[in-house]
Amino acid sequence: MIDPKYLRQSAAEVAANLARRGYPFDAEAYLALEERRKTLQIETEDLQSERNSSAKNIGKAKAEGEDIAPLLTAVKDMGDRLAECESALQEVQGQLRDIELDLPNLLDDSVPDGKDESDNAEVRVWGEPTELGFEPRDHIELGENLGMIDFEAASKISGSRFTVMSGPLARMQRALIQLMLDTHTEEHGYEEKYVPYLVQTDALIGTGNLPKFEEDLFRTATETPYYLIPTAEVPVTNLARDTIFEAGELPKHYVAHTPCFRSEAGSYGQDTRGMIRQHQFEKVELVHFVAAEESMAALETLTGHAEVILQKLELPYRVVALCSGDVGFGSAKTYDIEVWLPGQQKYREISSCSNYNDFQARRMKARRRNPETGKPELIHTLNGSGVAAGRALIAVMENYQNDDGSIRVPAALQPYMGGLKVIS
RNA sequence: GGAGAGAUGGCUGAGUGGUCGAAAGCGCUCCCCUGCUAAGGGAGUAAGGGCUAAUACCCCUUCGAGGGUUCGAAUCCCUCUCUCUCCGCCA
Repeated sequence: MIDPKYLRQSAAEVAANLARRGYPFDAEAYLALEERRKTLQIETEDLQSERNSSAKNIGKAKAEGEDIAPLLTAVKDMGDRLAECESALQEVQGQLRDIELDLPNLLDDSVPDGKDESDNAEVRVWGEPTELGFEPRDHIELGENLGMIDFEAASKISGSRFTVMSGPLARMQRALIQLMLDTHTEEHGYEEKYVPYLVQTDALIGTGNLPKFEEDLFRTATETPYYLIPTAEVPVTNLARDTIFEAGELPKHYVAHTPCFRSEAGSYGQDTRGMIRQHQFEKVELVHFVAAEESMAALETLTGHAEVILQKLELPYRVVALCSGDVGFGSAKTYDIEVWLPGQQKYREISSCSNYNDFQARRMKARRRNPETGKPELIHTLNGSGVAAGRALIAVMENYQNDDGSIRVPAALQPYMGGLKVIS
């Protein structure tokens, strides 16, 4: 959520910023509604104040044994007027809130302009696209030939966009997760979290997934709905909800491994083959809670932590800064890490690292006490995949494949696989 | 699933219709006192919102959540949620 105060004071600037995303913000309509809110709120609070003082007077008169009947008739119709004002105010505030919850975050100035993915700016490249010396197979062919990926079995059980993996390949995904968790906790100082995979509405409003993106989520049919998490970001970031961190408690660095569930509505026809885009996938997620002035530096740090995983796996990748048209709803700035996939001869997203600044914090009421002023202020939240395990598995398979269809186990993973060197 | 108890400020805990945003204690901050320490004395110490140039006044809201009764609700009524204890069940 954008600061409503800033919104009403600088609606034109907000509109200009959001226009970079291609988001049309009707500043005039908003300001008109805001003007109405102001009038109603002042009127309502005046009436409340009046009610409070007359109630107090009645109490006082009664205590002194005076006749309170005339006082009661004087305030008789006030209740109705107040109720009217209150409900009108509530209505307008609800409308404003609906608009505010729908607005994406303001973009950081450093975000490059652009329309879509093709305008993203390459920031750095690590390694070189793998030269195999033979015609590369993609992970589907590799997995099926090894008999360790079974899309048919998955579809029999659950339909499309699911995978069944077997034996050493299943183990390799687990090994990747272990490597990531161990690296982030032992080398990067993160605290590991185990969190719920089902969350309620408020948590998703806090991170910005609701109310706008309900169709992306799986929801249970229970009386109070639960949602399957689309990313660990949702439960982990919500750890900060309704809290005030004391001086010295920040920054917080959390890492969590969870499965992620996405309906992939609207992505029909994209990556339909293989396990690039699944309804269910495994991911290790990094989350930072920091003071406002530290978040831009934290974004660099967090991205670097994710990169270390690919470096350990010796997988070629590049980092791109998402352009204004491609940055996600709640993010002020995002780096994507893209890993080289020989099967596609392309870099593909394997991690997305974002600075949400105070966007989620405002929705969640996540604050810190500023040691200088003693006052609570909103923290900044960041998150990034460190990294997506399913896609990391694909990357290992395709980059470490041999001509005979076997797959070498990266050195960094061998300790997690009982010393296994080749999957065949 | 059954039975019972409870939810108040950073914490403990009082408060059953009126000057209660809330006693008291603890904690914390500042000041005084003491050669230092300990002890002691004094003052302060919730969050959100509105108005505003203002983090100054002033005003509003909030005692688990949502409704209701009332001129007035932490206090009375209804619904819900959560926590704890005991029993049952269970990985």
